[in-house]
Amino acid sequence: MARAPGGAARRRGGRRDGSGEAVRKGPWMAEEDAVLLEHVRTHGPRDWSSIRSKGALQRTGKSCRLRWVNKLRPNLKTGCKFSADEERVVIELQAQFGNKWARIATYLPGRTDNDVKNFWSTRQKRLARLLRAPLRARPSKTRSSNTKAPGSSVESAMGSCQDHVPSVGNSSGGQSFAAAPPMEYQDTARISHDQMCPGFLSFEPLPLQAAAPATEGEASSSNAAYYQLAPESSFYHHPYHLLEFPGLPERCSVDPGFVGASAMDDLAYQELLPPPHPAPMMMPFFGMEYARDAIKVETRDNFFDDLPPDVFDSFDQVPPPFSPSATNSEL
DNA sequence: AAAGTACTCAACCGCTCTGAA
DNA sequence: CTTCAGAGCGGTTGAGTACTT
Repeated sequence: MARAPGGAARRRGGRRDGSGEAVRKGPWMAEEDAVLLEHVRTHGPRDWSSIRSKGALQRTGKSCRLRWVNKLRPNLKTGCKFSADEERVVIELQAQFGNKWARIATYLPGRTDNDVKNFWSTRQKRLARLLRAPLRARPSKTRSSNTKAPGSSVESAMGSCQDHVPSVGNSSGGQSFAAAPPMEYQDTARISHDQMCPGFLSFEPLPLQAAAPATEGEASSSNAAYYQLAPESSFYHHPYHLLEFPGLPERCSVDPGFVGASAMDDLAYQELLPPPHPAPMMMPFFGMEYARDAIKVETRDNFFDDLPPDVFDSFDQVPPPFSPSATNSEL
């Protein structure tokens, strides 16, 4: 989005560091981007601090790196909303890794940690608001269309949720899924409302072991938190369908200025590009078929498709403070 | 059409990590 | 082993835009 140049700079003001040199802040100008790109072209995506020390830019190394990573790097899906697939990947990986946005981003070609972070933040805000919003009416569980009925976003969200999300089943007796699951969701189904509902806002990681590192770099790094399948892991026991990443969502386009450009031949660029074959994504909640069906409708209204419908059921069940009268009939 | 609200995204800050000296 | 600078990461902020009422 276009922002007034210098807006943030005015907002926060420039700063002088110990050297007395003024440090420019705020939105980047095209000329600055050009300088930064030139630096990367000649030096690679490193030595960020030298950019300023050489007087090329009055930006901190951190700022330069951030600009490169978030905006100038090739193959970024700038201005492209998260696809249904991407949303699910984020949700699942966040459950596994926590707020390790950089790590999660490695599974999403073209996405930066900032993208993922912003996406998640927006999602959390929306969910938080949903929890505060009173629910007056509930859509029929047999709702057959995804038509957005005029009404609260809550209702529409619930409706779409009912449409696509395999029911996790209630805790009273292991449940089948509304949509035929590609596997047995035993572990997932064991999650009670008590576990699921309070946690769905924060998405506390489930006790699952992640599958594999996203990149060779991670696997080979010294601290290599190489996630291995624990024998007790549900992943280990169940043949989860693997969601193959589409290269790029159809509606996304890669900046033509970068694709095929000589810059792509630069090892310095390649170094930062996502792995050519991202690790297959485990989708505990969503099987392949479900995920693909969901792709057909890539609206933000389907945002809540990711949540088990019982989560929304519980909204109705949340008793008012000090009121023991709430029914547990569905529990 | 105006006002209010929600959403998106760029960019900053502070902290931690890492590797070199 | 310690120190230090650079790099990287996660949290947060706030402006601009889109949407709703």
